[in-house]
Amino acid sequence: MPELPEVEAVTRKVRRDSVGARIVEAAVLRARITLPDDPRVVEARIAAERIAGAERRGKNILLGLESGLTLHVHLRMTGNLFVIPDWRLHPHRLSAWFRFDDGRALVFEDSRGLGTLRLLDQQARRNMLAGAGLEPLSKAFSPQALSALAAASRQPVKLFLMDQSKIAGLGNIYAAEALFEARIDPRKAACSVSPAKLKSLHGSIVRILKDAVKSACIAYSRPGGFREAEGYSPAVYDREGEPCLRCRRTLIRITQGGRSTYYCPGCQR
DNA sequence: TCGATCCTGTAG
DNA sequence: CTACAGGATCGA
Repeated sequence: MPELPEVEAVTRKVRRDSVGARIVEAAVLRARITLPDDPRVVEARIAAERIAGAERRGKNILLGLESGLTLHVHLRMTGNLFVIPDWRLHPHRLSAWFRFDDGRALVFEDSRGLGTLRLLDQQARRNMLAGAGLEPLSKAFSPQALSALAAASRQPVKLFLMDQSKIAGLGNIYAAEALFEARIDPRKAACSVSPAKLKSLHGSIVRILKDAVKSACIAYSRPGGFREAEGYSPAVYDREGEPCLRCRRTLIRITQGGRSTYYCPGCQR
Protein backbone atom coordinates (compact mmCIF):
# COMPACT_ATOMS: atom_id res chain seq x y z
CA MET A 1 0.00 0.00 0.00
CA PRO A 2 2.59 2.48 0.75
CA GLU A 3 3.64 5.62 -0.99
CA LEU A 4 4.96 8.64 0.85
CA PRO A 5 1.76 9.46 2.78
CA GLU A 6 1.28 5.93 4.06
CA VAL A 7 4.95 5.55 4.93
CA GLU A 8 4.80 8.87 6.76
CA ALA A 9 1.79 7.71 8.76
CA VAL A 10 3.49 4.43 9.62
CA THR A 11 6.67 6.21 10.65
CA ARG A 12 4.90 8.64 12.94
CA LYS A 13 3.05 5.85 14.65
CA VAL A 14 6.16 3.74 15.04
CA ARG A 15 7.97 6.76 16.43
CA ARG A 16 5.23 7.39 18.95
CA ASP A 17 5.09 3.76 20.04
CA SER A 18 8.67 2.58 19.92
CA VAL A 19 11.17 5.37 20.56
CA GLY A 20 12.89 4.60 23.82
CA ALA A 21 11.98 0.93 23.72
CA ARG A 22 14.64 -1.69 24.37
CA ILE A 23 14.78 -4.63 21.97
CA VAL A 24 15.56 -7.90 23.72
CA GLU A 25 15.15 -10.26 20.79
CA ALA A 26 14.95 -9.92 17.02
CA ALA A 27 13.74 -12.51 14.54
CA VAL A 28 13.98 -12.31 10.77
CA LEU A 29 11.46 -14.78 9.44
CA ARG A 30 12.17 -14.42 5.74
CA ALA A 31 15.86 -14.81 5.10
CA ARG A 32 15.96 -12.96 1.81
CA ILE A 33 14.72 -9.64 3.17
CA THR A 34 18.16 -8.77 4.56
CA LEU A 35 20.13 -9.69 1.44
CA PRO A 36 23.00 -9.47 0.88
CA ASP A 37 23.45 -9.63 4.63
CA ASP A 38 22.96 -12.74 6.72
CA PRO A 39 19.70 -12.49 8.70
CA ARG A 40 21.33 -14.17 11.72
CA VAL A 41 23.97 -11.47 11.84
CA VAL A 42 21.33 -8.76 11.59
CA GLU A 43 19.33 -10.34 14.41
CA ALA A 44 22.36 -10.55 16.63
CA ARG A 45 23.36 -6.96 16.06
CA ILE A 46 19.88 -5.62 16.79
CA ALA A 47 19.30 -7.55 19.99
CA ALA A 48 19.82 -5.36 23.09
CA GLU A 49 19.62 -2.16 21.07
CA ARG A 50 17.38 0.70 22.10
CA ILE A 51 15.33 2.51 19.47
CA ALA A 52 16.42 6.12 19.49
CA GLY A 53 14.41 7.63 16.66
CA ALA A 54 12.26 7.04 13.60
CA GLU A 55 12.44 8.98 10.36
CA ARG A 56 11.12 8.72 6.86
CA ARG A 57 13.05 9.49 3.68
CA GLY A 58 11.00 8.98 0.54
CA LYS A 59 9.38 5.61 1.05
CA ASN A 60 12.17 4.47 3.36
CA ILE A 61 11.80 4.12 7.10
CA LEU A 62 14.94 4.68 9.15
CA LEU A 63 14.96 3.55 12.74
CA GLY A 64 17.90 5.02 14.59
CA LEU A 65 19.45 2.74 17.20
CA GLU A 66 21.39 3.97 20.18
CA SER A 67 24.65 2.46 18.93
CA GLY A 68 24.48 4.65 15.86
CA LEU A 69 23.35 1.88 13.55
CA THR A 70 20.22 2.40 11.49
CA LEU A 71 17.52 -0.16 10.85
CA HIS A 72 16.33 0.52 7.32
CA VAL A 73 12.86 -0.78 6.45
CA HIS A 74 11.27 -0.65 3.02
CA LEU A 75 7.64 -1.76 2.90
CA ARG A 76 7.50 -2.22 -0.88
CA MET A 77 4.00 -3.22 -1.99
CA THR A 78 2.35 -4.82 1.00
CA GLY A 79 4.52 -4.18 4.02
CA ASN A 80 3.37 -2.67 7.28
CA LEU A 81 5.24 -1.85 10.45
CA PHE A 82 3.63 -1.37 13.83
CA VAL A 83 3.85 -2.06 17.52
CA ILE A 84 1.66 -4.71 19.14
CA PRO A 85 0.90 -4.75 22.88
CA ASP A 86 1.84 -8.40 23.39
CA TRP A 87 4.71 -9.97 21.47
CA ARG A 88 3.12 -13.42 21.76
CA LEU A 89 0.08 -12.37 19.72
CA HIS A 90 1.72 -12.22 16.31
CA PRO A 91 -0.27 -11.36 13.24
CA HIS A 92 0.22 -13.70 10.28
CA ARG A 93 2.56 -13.07 7.37
CA LEU A 94 5.37 -11.57 9.38
CA SER A 95 8.71 -10.85 7.78
CA ALA A 96 10.30 -9.97 11.11
CA TRP A 97 9.57 -9.07 14.71
CA PHE A 98 11.43 -7.25 17.45
CA ARG A 99 10.48 -8.00 21.02
CA PHE A 100 10.73 -5.22 23.59
CA ASP A 101 11.70 -5.62 27.23
CA ASP A 102 8.22 -4.50 28.27
CA GLY A 103 6.49 -7.36 26.47
CA ARG A 104 5.43 -5.38 23.42
CA ALA A 105 6.88 -5.90 19.97
CA LEU A 106 7.54 -4.06 16.76
CA VAL A 107 6.38 -6.24 13.88
CA PHE A 108 7.08 -6.13 10.16
CA GLU A 109 4.04 -7.61 8.49
CA ASP A 110 4.17 -8.26 4.75
CA SER A 111 1.87 -10.58 2.84
CA ARG A 112 3.95 -10.63 -0.32
CA GLY A 113 7.26 -10.58 1.42
CA LEU A 114 8.85 -8.12 -0.98
CA GLY A 115 9.72 -5.62 1.74
CA THR A 116 13.30 -5.34 2.93
CA LEU A 117 15.14 -4.90 6.19
CA ARG A 118 18.76 -3.81 6.41
CA LEU A 119 21.17 -2.62 9.01
CA LEU A 120 23.13 0.44 7.96
CA ASP A 121 26.28 1.81 9.50
CA GLN A 122 26.84 5.55 9.48
CA GLN A 123 28.44 5.56 6.06
CA ALA A 124 25.77 3.36 4.49
CA ARG A 125 23.13 5.59 6.02
CA ARG A 126 24.70 8.70 4.51
CA ASN A 127 24.90 6.98 1.14
CA MET A 128 21.27 6.02 1.32
CA LEU A 129 20.17 9.52 2.19
CA ALA A 130 22.38 11.06 -0.47
CA GLY A 131 20.99 8.78 -3.14
CA ALA A 132 17.37 9.65 -2.50
CA GLY A 133 15.68 12.39 -4.46
CA LEU A 134 14.05 15.58 -3.22
CA GLU A 135 11.52 15.37 -0.43
CA PRO A 136 8.36 16.67 -2.06
CA LEU A 137 7.08 18.15 1.20
CA SER A 138 10.32 19.95 1.98
CA LYS A 139 11.39 23.46 1.10
CA ALA A 140 13.96 22.08 -1.31
CA PHE A 141 11.16 20.89 -3.55
CA SER A 142 10.46 24.24 -5.16
CA PRO A 143 8.78 24.84 -8.51
CA GLN A 144 12.22 25.79 -9.80
CA ALA A 145 13.72 22.53 -8.58
CA LEU A 146 10.97 20.55 -10.26
CA SER A 147 11.50 22.46 -13.49
CA ALA A 148 15.23 21.83 -13.42
CA LEU A 149 14.75 18.11 -12.87
CA ALA A 150 12.09 17.87 -15.57
CA ALA A 151 14.20 19.78 -18.06
CA ALA A 152 16.87 17.13 -17.74
CA SER A 153 14.61 14.14 -18.30
CA ARG A 154 13.26 12.74 -21.54
CA GLN A 155 11.25 10.09 -19.73
CA PRO A 156 7.46 10.08 -19.86
CA VAL A 157 6.46 12.45 -17.10
CA LYS A 158 4.64 9.76 -15.11
CA LEU A 159 7.78 7.63 -14.92
CA PHE A 160 9.82 10.72 -14.17
CA LEU A 161 7.61 11.43 -11.15
CA MET A 162 8.04 7.88 -9.90
CA ASP A 163 11.83 7.96 -10.16
CA GLN A 164 12.89 7.85 -6.51
CA SER A 165 16.31 9.31 -7.24
CA LYS A 166 14.69 12.52 -8.52
CA ILE A 167 11.65 12.99 -6.29
CA ALA A 168 11.39 10.66 -3.32
CA GLY A 169 8.06 9.17 -2.35
CA LEU A 170 5.65 9.41 -5.26
CA GLY A 171 4.30 6.10 -6.47
CA ASN A 172 1.80 4.82 -8.97
CA ILE A 173 -1.31 6.31 -7.40
CA TYR A 174 -0.23 9.79 -6.44
CA ALA A 175 1.80 10.30 -9.60
CA ALA A 176 -1.33 9.61 -11.63
CA GLU A 177 -3.45 11.81 -9.38
CA ALA A 178 -1.06 14.75 -9.57
CA LEU A 179 -0.92 14.53 -13.38
CA PHE A 180 -4.68 14.46 -13.55
CA GLU A 181 -5.04 17.48 -11.34
CA ALA A 182 -2.46 19.39 -13.38
CA ARG A 183 -4.07 18.23 -16.66
CA ILE A 184 -0.91 16.67 -18.02
CA ASP A 185 -0.75 13.71 -20.38
CA PRO A 186 1.29 11.08 -18.51
CA ARG A 187 2.96 9.94 -21.72
CA LYS A 188 4.47 13.32 -22.44
CA ALA A 189 8.23 13.63 -22.01
CA ALA A 190 9.08 15.43 -18.76
CA CYS A 191 11.24 17.95 -20.61
CA SER A 192 8.41 18.87 -22.95
CA VAL A 193 5.85 19.79 -20.31
CA SER A 194 5.21 23.53 -20.42
CA PRO A 195 6.50 25.79 -17.64
CA ALA A 196 2.94 26.70 -16.71
CA LYS A 197 1.93 23.06 -16.37
CA LEU A 198 5.03 22.25 -14.35
CA LYS A 199 4.17 25.04 -11.98
CA SER A 200 0.69 23.63 -11.67
CA LEU A 201 2.08 20.12 -11.24
CA HIS A 202 4.25 21.27 -8.38
CA GLY A 203 1.23 22.66 -6.57
CA SER A 204 -0.76 19.50 -7.23
CA ILE A 205 1.96 17.22 -5.91
CA VAL A 206 2.27 19.15 -2.68
CA ARG A 207 -1.45 19.51 -2.15
CA ILE A 208 -2.26 15.90 -2.93
CA LEU A 209 0.51 14.52 -0.73
CA LYS A 210 -0.42 16.77 2.20
CA ASP A 211 -4.04 15.72 1.96
CA ALA A 212 -3.10 12.08 1.69
CA VAL A 213 -0.80 12.29 4.71
CA LYS A 214 -3.74 13.50 6.75
CA SER A 215 -5.98 10.74 5.51
CA ALA A 216 -3.33 8.12 6.02
CA CYS A 217 -2.68 9.22 9.59
CA ILE A 218 -6.36 8.78 10.35
CA ALA A 219 -6.52 5.46 8.55
CA TYR A 220 -3.51 4.14 10.46
CA SER A 221 -4.43 5.61 13.81
CA ARG A 222 -6.30 2.59 15.17
CA PRO A 223 -4.51 0.10 17.35
CA GLY A 224 -2.66 -2.59 15.46
CA GLY A 225 -2.41 -2.19 11.75
CA PHE A 226 -4.16 -0.03 9.23
CA ARG A 227 -7.50 0.38 7.52
CA GLU A 228 -8.72 1.44 4.16
CA ALA A 229 -7.73 4.98 3.42
CA GLU A 230 -10.75 6.85 4.58
CA GLY A 231 -11.10 10.29 3.19
CA TYR A 232 -8.87 9.96 0.17
CA SER A 233 -10.45 8.69 -3.00
CA PRO A 234 -8.51 8.82 -6.24
CA ALA A 235 -9.90 10.77 -9.18
CA VAL A 236 -8.33 8.53 -11.83
CA TYR A 237 -6.45 5.66 -10.21
CA ASP A 238 -8.25 2.33 -10.70
CA ARG A 239 -11.15 4.10 -12.43
CA GLU A 240 -10.69 2.73 -15.95
CA GLY A 241 -13.96 2.96 -17.89
CA GLU A 242 -15.53 5.39 -15.46
CA PRO A 243 -16.31 9.01 -16.31
CA CYS A 244 -13.78 11.74 -15.71
CA LEU A 245 -14.85 13.86 -12.77
CA ARG A 246 -13.94 16.99 -14.72
CA CYS A 247 -15.05 16.41 -18.31
CA ARG A 248 -17.05 13.14 -18.17
CA ARG A 249 -14.90 11.47 -20.83
CA THR A 250 -14.20 7.81 -20.17
CA LEU A 251 -10.97 7.28 -18.23
CA ILE A 252 -8.48 4.90 -19.76
CA ARG A 253 -5.66 2.67 -18.60
CA ILE A 254 -2.33 2.27 -20.36
CA THR A 255 0.92 0.56 -19.40
CA GLN A 256 4.08 2.51 -18.65
CA GLY A 257 7.23 0.93 -17.32
CA GLY A 258 5.26 -2.24 -16.69
CA ARG A 259 2.73 -0.48 -14.46
CA SER A 260 -0.79 0.71 -15.06
CA THR A 261 -1.36 4.38 -15.69
CA TYR A 262 -4.87 5.77 -15.46
CA TYR A 263 -5.77 9.07 -17.05
CA CYS A 264 -8.34 11.11 -18.88
CA PRO A 265 -7.72 11.36 -22.64
CA GLY A 266 -10.00 14.38 -22.71
CA CYS A 267 -8.51 16.82 -20.29
CA GLN A 268 -4.92 15.57 -19.82
CA ARG A 269 -2.94 16.92 -22.75
C1' DT B 1 12.83 0.84 -22.81
C1' DC B 2 10.95 -3.57 -22.37
C1' DG B 3 10.31 -7.77 -19.81
C1' DA B 4 11.21 -10.83 -16.06
C1' DT B 5 11.70 -11.28 -11.26
C1' DC B 6 11.05 -11.33 -6.18
C1' DC B 7 6.30 -13.26 -3.44
C1' DT B 8 1.28 -13.90 -2.06
C1' DG B 9 -3.46 -12.54 -2.40
C1' DT B 10 -7.55 -11.35 -4.64
C1' DA B 11 -10.79 -10.19 -8.28
C1' DG B 12 -12.84 -11.54 -12.50
C1' DC C 1 -7.78 -20.50 -14.62
C1' DT C 2 -5.59 -15.58 -15.76
C1' DA C 3 -4.53 -10.87 -14.74
C1' DC C 4 -3.11 -7.76 -11.77
C1' DA C 5 -1.44 -5.51 -7.38
C1' DG C 6 0.18 1.43 -3.82
C1' DG C 7 7.84 -1.19 -5.53
C1' DA C 8 12.30 -1.70 -7.16
C1' DT C 9 16.06 -4.02 -9.58
C1' DC C 10 18.28 -6.53 -13.11
C1' DG C 11 19.73 -8.04 -17.68
C1' DA C 12 18.79 -8.08 -22.63
